[in-house]
Amino acid sequence: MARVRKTVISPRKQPRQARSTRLVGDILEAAARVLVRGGAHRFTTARVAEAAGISVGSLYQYFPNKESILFRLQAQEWEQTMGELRRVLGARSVAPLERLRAAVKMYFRSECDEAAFRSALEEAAPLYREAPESREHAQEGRELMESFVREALPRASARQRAFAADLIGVVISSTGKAISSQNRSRSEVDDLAMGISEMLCSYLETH
Amino acid sequence: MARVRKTVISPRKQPRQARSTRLVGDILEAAARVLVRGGAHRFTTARVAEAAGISVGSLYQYFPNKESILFRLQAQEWEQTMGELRRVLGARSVAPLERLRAAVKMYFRSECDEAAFRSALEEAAPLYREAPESREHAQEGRELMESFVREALPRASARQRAFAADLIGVVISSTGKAISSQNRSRSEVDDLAMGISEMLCSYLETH
DNA sequence: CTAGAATACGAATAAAAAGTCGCATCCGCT
DNA sequence: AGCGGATGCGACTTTTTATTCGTATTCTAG
Repeated sequence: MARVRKTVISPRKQPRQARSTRLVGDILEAAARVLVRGGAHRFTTARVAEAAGISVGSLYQYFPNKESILFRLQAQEWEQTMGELRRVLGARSVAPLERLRAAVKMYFRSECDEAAFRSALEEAAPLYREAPESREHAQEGRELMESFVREALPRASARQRAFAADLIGVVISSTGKAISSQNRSRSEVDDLAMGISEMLCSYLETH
Repeated sequence: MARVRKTVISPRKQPRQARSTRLVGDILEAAARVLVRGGAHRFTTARVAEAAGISVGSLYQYFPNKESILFRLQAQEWEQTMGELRRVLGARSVAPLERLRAAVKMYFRSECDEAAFRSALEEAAPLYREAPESREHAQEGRELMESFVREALPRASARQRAFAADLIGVVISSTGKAISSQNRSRSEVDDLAMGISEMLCSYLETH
C-alpha cells in the first residue's frame, strides 16, 4: 500500500530577466482565465500556454507541473483573503462581535464576487491539497480564529475557546464555499451573511 | 460559445435476467470500493470492472458512461439520507427544535461514519452535478426544509420562513460536507453537531 | 430440445493529456 | 562586437482513459 503521492509544488527555476518575470505573470493570469472558463476538468497545461500566448515548453521552465500552477493561484487568493480577514478581525478599536460581523460580510462578498473563480479553484483542490504548503495555510487560518476568540471570550477556558474557534472557522469557511458554488445574487449573499453572523454572535454572547 | 455539456445519466438498458441484475449490483458495490480507495481521480471504468470481477464491455451494457455509475452511487446515498431526515424532522410527537437537533446529529454522524465515501463522492460531483436528476434532489431538500420551518415558525411570514429554511439548509449541508472531508473523530463531530444545532435553534427561537 | 434473445467478453480504437528535449533566439555584460 | 547564460520553442513520446463492437456463451420460452 504505497500511498506515495508526492505533491511537488515549489517552482522549478526563478525568473532572472524581465521577460521571464512577465511570462510567469502571464501564465498565472491565463491560468485563471482557463480555469474559470472550463473548470478544473478542462484545465490543461496546453490550454494555459495557448491562452498565455506562449509554448508549453516555456511554461514548464517555471512550473514543475500542472498542480503547481493551481497552487499558485490558490496561494495568491488565500494571501489576499487572509490579509483582509486579519485586518478586519484585528481592528482593536471595534467591538469583537462587530468585527466578526464585518468579517463574515466581507468574506461572503468576496466569495460571491469571484464565485466562478473560487468554485473552480475549489473543484481543483484535490490536485494541490496534499502539498505541505496547503497545510500551512489551514494552520494559519486556525491561528487567526484562535487569536480572535481569545479577545472575544477573554474569560473562557482554553478548551472552550478552542471549540469556539473551531466552530466559527468551520461554519464560515464551509458556508463560504457553498456560496461561491451556488451562484447567488449579492443581496441574497448579504442576507445570508447577516443571518449567519447573527447566529455566530449570539452563540458567542451566551458563552 | 457552445456550452453543450449533455450529461446523460439514465441507464442504457434494463437487466432482464437474474445474472444481469446481480451484475449491476456488483458493479455498484465495486464502484464504491474503487471510489473510496482511490478517490474520484482514480475512478475509471476499467478499475471498476476489475474490482467487480467482470469485463468493461458488460459494464457498458447497463451504464451509458462513467458518470452514470457515480450518479447512481450518489442517488442511493441521497435516498437513504433523505429518508432518515424526513423521518427525524417529521416526527410530530417531538418538539420542532428537538427534531432539528436530532437531525443535525444524525446527519453529521452519517457524514462522519462514511467520511471516506462521502468526500470521494463530493470530489466526483462535478462529473454528475449537471444532470437534471441531480437538480431534482436539491429541490427535494429545499422542500423538506421549508415544510419543517412551516411547522417550527408557524407565525412567521412566508418571506421569513423561506429565508430561515435557506439559512438552515445551507449551514447544515455545507458544514456536513466539511465534516466528511476533514476526517474528524466521532466525539469531535458530536460536539460540533451540538454547537451548530444550538446556534440554529437559538436563531429560530428568536424569530 | 432448440431457436432466438439476452448476456458477457475483452482486444482494439481513438482521443487527450503530461511532460521532455534538442535547438534557436535573446539579453546583459565586458 | 561577441560570449555565455537565460529564455523560448513546439514537435514528439509515453501513458492513460473512455467507449465500441464483433464474437462467444448462457438463458428461457415454446
